[in-house]
Amino acid sequence: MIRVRDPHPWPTTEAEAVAIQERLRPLVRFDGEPREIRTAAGLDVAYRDESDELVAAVTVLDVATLSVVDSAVVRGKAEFPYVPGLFAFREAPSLLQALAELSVEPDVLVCDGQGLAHPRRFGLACHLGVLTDVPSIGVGKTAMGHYEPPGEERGAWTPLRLDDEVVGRALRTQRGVKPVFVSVGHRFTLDAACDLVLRLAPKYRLPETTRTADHLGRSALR
DNA sequence: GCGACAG
DNA sequence: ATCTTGTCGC
Repeated sequence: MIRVRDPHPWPTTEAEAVAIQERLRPLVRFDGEPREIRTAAGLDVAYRDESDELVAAVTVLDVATLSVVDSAVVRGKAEFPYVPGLFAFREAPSLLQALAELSVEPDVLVCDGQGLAHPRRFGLACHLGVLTDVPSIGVGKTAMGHYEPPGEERGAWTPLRLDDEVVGRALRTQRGVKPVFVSVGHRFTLDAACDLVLRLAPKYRLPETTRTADHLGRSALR
């Protein structure tokens, strides 16, 4: 099962949160996962009203069949206000609880947000990856950085740049739809991350991992 | 000073 | 994130 390796005290101020990110950032590992990726977890959080009550949902999919083999739902509250760049401090506590409830340990965490494509190179995917030591990637719906539009065909991509540095890719998962923004979280390569996202998104813009987690969270909110 | 800013 | 009708496409 998944264990949280380095439970740090949760910050109260933005300055504390930034300090935690800078302390944990060196722990990110960039080597790829040598094992075959058979299962992938989707993580998502649904909110009631503008914020406050939330539901963290995790689904584990068999990558070959895209069927859900495990899931967990945790009701909680936002532990931090929404601040771009400090997103993990809002959602990570409930997501970590949900991950701890899984009976199947996934081979990778597919996070709804960024990994290295982050002002301090430590987005939600990096944070969850380092805390659990489970390989992770970030798949965002909005870019943090600049990119040229990739070709229209499925699988086309362009580099995503932030501060004159390549931090991820804009990846077209379906023709005629806006690309998704893929970045590495922990113990995963960018090439493998994009391959995985394309396998997880055969029909829709977003990977099935995030879609199933999103559906699960929304239904639990009612 | 003004705009931008993961979910 | 969430509030929301109709509409286009498979």
